[in-house]
Order: sequence, then C-alpha cells, then structure tokens
Amino acid sequence: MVRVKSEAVREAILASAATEISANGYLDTTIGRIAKGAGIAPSNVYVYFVSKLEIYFAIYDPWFKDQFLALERRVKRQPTRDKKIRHLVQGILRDIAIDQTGYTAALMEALAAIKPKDKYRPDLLTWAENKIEQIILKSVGGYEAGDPRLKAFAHLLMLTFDGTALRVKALRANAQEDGTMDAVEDMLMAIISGSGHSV
Amino acid sequence: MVRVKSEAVREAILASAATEISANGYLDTTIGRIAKGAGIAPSNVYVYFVSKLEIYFAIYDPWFKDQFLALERRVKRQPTRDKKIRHLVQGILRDIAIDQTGYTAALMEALAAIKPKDKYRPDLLTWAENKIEQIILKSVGGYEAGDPRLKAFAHLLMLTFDGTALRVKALRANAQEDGTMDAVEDMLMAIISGSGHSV
DNA sequence: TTCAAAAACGAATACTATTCGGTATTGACA
DNA sequence: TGTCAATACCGAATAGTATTCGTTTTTGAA
Repeated sequence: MVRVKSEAVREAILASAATEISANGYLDTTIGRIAKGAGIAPSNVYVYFVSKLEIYFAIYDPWFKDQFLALERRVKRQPTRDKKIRHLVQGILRDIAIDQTGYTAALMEALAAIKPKDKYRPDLLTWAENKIEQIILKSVGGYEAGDPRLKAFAHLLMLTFDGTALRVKALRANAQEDGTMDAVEDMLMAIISGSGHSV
Repeated sequence: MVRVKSEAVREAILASAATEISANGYLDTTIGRIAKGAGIAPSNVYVYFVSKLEIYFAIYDPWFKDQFLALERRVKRQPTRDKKIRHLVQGILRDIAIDQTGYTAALMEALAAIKPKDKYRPDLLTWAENKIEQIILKSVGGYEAGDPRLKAFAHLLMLTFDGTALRVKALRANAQEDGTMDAVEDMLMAIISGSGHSV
C-alpha cells in the first residue's frame, strides 16, 4: 500500500457534511455540496464513505450518544427522584428530539430514505433504549434490573422521541404550543415515577 | 371551457398510484410508473394533480379516516370499558400504524420528503387526535369534554403511532418481537383507564 | 530513484419530478 | 350540424440527483 487516506480529508468531509445537514437537512444536502465544502471532487467522497447515509450516521451516531451521556450526567446531578425523572423525559424530548442543530430532524429523512441495500442496523435505537434503562436503574432508582417495565418504558419514550422529531420536520413548528407537550411529558413521567416502588 | 377532465383518468391515476405505493413505498414510486399503470403519459398526471405528494395524500387521507371510523365502531361495540380501551390502543398501533397495505409506512417517507414549497398542513394529524378524544369521550367514557388529559393522551398516542410506523419502515420488522410492544400498549392503556373517574 | 497501489479527478451513467411546446379532442354555441 | 377555442394529452426537454468508471496523479516503501 503506497498511498494512504488522509485523515484531514476525512475530517473535512465530515465537517462540511455536518454544516450542510444542519442547514439543509439530509435529503437536500448533496454530495456535490459536501465535496465543495471539503475542497475535493464529489467522486472522491466515495473513497472515504460508501454512501451519503454512511456519512450521515458517522456524524449522527457520536452526536446522539454524546447527548445521551450528557443527559445521564445531568440526571444524576438532580437532587430528587422527581427532578431526575423530569430531566430524563424533557432532555430526550426537548433537547435531543427537538435539537438546535437539526441533526435529529435530518434523522427522520435519513431513516425514511433507507433502501434495503443500505442494510441499516438499528443499533442506535437499541443503544438509546438500553441507555435509558441504565439511567433509570442507576441514576433514578426505584427499579430492579430486568424489570420488564423498564424496557417497555424505554421503548415508549423512544417511540415518542421519533414522533416528536418527525413532527418538527414535517410541521417545522415545535408542535403544540398550547401546553399539550407539557402534559404529555407529565404522563410519561407519571408512568415511571408511579410504578416503581419508592426508594 | 370546452374539454373536461375525465373522472375515469383521475381514478386510474389514483388506482395505479395506490398499487405502486403499496408495493414500493412513496419514494420508490415514480410518476412514470403511476402513469404507465394508468395508461397515460407522465406529463398528463400533472393535469390532475400538482405533485406526487398530492397524489399520495389523495389516497392516504380517505384511507386513514376510514380506518379510524372503522376503529371507532369496533371500540363502541366492545362490552367493557377495558376492552374498549384495549381496542382503541391496539387498533391504532397494530392495525393502522403497522398496516398491511404499507400506506402508513409510505406516510413516513412522504412526511420526510416534504419541502417548504409543498406547504403541507398537518390536518390529518389534528383530525386523528380530535377523533381519539371523541372516541374516548363518547365510546369509552369516564372523561368530561375538555379534560386536558384527553388532548395529551391523544397526542401521546399519535406520537407513538409515528414512532411505530417509522420503525416498520426503517427496520422492516414489526419491531420488538419479545412482547415489549405489548407492555408499551399496556402502559398506554393504564394511563387512560386509570386516570379517569370510573363510570 | 523507482514504481505500483490507491487517492483524486472529470466525465459519464442512470435516475428522477416537473415543465414546456405543440397537437388533438371536445363541449358549447351558432 | 359545423365551428372554434379551451384544454386534455403527448413527447421531448430541463434540471437535478447519487453513484460509478476510466484516467491521471501522488506517495510511501523498497
């Protein structure tokens, strides 16, 4: 092997793509513009990534996990169980689903655009649901490991996450401004704070 | 006006599009194939519809409303309040979100593909949430009109609907086969059956 | 200094939704 | 019943996309 991929080029592609996706979403971000932003030819992008989808997830995956890890720390820091639960639910719905970068809105486009040949594996979703279980288990408390309600709650929360993000995308308004989202959050919080035996 | 649009052609377009969308989803359904199925030229499709998105909603809107109306009747028919609630939640998540026609999976693609110039109005989502409130109010019982918990529950249910449909699309598996979805449904049912004052 | 692997490039390729310019049809009116 | 203008309808653009291909250039090891 006599010529080696440039880490700088790879980073330039990711940086350019991140900017574009944040500004224009997934579908409207073109390989051409990513390449121009990175200072290379469009075809050269394919030396570093097999597809636009792969580029997107190379950006979204670490961002998403960082968000959850930061959330975990915030939850842990709360003084009361109620506050922990509130931070968990609101953090996921308000901060990650409705994020300022637009990465999650782009996720909806990316997921919708997936073709069978992309062989997408929902690792991120699994990871997130496991992380939610973990946060409740270790930082919120009140549940035993393996409690099936934990897995169900985590799934419900992530389904709600998807719906929230999708609506940001399609309605370009943070949905109901009338306090309905607050009430939805309350319902979700009630599920997890009520059901567990108290600490 | 001397020549009139043919109702037969309009129907042929819709029928062809419905078949295509059911088989290939929204993004992979092309105007060319819709036209071929309808026996007309692609450009002629635009005499009847302004865009592919409009064609899609001309199909999805009535289908979706029919599903909800049929669900409403089924719920009403149940003998006990618990069974009514169960049918409501499962009908939405199992029958409409994970439908056999693939129309709802296509909805996720259509929503994701929406551009600002499409000026999409989320009437359907609003309609569905109102209908859910109505069903609970009139067919399930236990709540007063205007109870804010109704609106919140309807919203939560539809967010879950979105998430479920999105996963069908992206994972092409009805998600968790391990009973987690059952537990999620139970959680949703508990919210609405527990909170209302009993009848 | 050489040289082959492979990065990088520009030009295809194969698609797409939608538009445009002309042609053919047809419903109202004479 | 014949005329004619509005417009359905058609085929050929247009503009835009992700990705691939053939070639040129670079570069790291020998």
